[in-house]
Amino acid sequence: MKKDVSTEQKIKDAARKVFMSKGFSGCTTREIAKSVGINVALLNYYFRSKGKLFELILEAALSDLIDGMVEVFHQDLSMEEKTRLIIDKEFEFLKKHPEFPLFIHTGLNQESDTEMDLSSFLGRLHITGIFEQCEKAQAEGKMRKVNMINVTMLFMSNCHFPIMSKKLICGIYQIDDKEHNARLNEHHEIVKEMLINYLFPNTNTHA
Amino acid sequence: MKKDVSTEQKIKDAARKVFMSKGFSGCTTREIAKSVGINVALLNYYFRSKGKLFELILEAALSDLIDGMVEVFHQDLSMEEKTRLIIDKEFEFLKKHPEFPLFIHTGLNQESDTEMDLSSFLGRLHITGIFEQCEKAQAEGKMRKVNMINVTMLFMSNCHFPIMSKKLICGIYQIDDKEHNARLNEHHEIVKEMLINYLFPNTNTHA
DNA sequence: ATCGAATTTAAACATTTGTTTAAAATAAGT
DNA sequence: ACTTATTTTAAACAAATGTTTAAATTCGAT
Repeated sequence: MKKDVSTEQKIKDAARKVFMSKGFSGCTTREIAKSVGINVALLNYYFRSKGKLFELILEAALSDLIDGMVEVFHQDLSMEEKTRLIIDKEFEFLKKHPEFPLFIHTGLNQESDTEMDLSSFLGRLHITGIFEQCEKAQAEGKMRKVNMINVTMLFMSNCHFPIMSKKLICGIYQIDDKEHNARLNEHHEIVKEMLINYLFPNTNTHA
Repeated sequence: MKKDVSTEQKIKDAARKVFMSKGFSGCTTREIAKSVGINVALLNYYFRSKGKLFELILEAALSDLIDGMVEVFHQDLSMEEKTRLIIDKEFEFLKKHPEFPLFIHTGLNQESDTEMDLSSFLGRLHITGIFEQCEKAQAEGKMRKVNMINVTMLFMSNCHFPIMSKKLICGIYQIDDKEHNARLNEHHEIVKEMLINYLFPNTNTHA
């Protein structure tokens, strides 16, 4: 009944790769099937349709995103330490998966019929206790009083955007991959210092 | 020879709207044609193909992006004042055109055959003298010594990303448009203060 | 070995899609 | 008015696309 790597999983892997690089409407079911080495009909045998398969991949990607944050939030660290760690982890992950951010946002915007339900993710964040920890740090004056949503915006903007804007930046400034990577590494350090200094203005014992 | 509003322009306007909301491969030529109220063949009569039309729209959008920056850079203001102004202008523009950032980045990534040439934009930035002004301010110790590309990353990340991540943020935190708008307005102020404090650490006479 | 269910394939289906062709309608120049 | 070029349309084309059907193959259980 089970192969060493199930066909179902092989399809998911291939679909993830293709969807990530070309988007939902930018690729065909045959393209995915060919990259697995199987027939098109098998896609619809395991998953019901292209759209259903896409939804699955997108949900998994979003889940990975939340997992990354939850993993850090669960640890026994201060807010400042968690902030540092999450920035580092995110840059490390995104350098390996640069198509990730753009895929998520275009994916969420192309959900034609049924809006995807993301409500389950909030619960997973809540049980880490990060919201209480944040409020506590703010009440104690250790952290600037900024809404958690705004903290998320700050952190995501500065981690995700530089990755997804590679073509734009390289195009405008006429730089190659190597130079862009150097700028990215510098951005990593800049963002860490800037965000820490902004969110934790008292304890800024810089690096 | 000329109508009150030329058909060519009407097609461009419609194409811009459709491409922006659905992306290149997410829409059809017939959809664009119908939204103008004309025949499909007329699209290829004025523009040679769907791809050529898309390239035109994308280039125009990029041009608008650069124009916005150039307009500020040309003014007789200090680096700090220009930074403030550019952040304000960008937020104002993006609130009116929220699909803009995502369109540009997905657009640049779907350029299948010929990579789009963006080299002309660099010249338009150079002639404003912004690079020299930046170097001067940095040499005088008025501005933190950060590469201009990194400055661009900082500014763009914090202006563009919050707009394009609306669905993700609203989905995860289960908030509606109104609350998201409130968070966006707060982000606007946060970013201005944070970036100014970081880039101009001495003169931070906060607002 | 045989039966039956699960897996995989080849082929076909009905639409859709980008593009082209050839003719019709409109406008301009003389 | 007549001729010519420009603009617009209806129709057609060939290729692509998501999905389905029915048959073939594989595989475990009896």
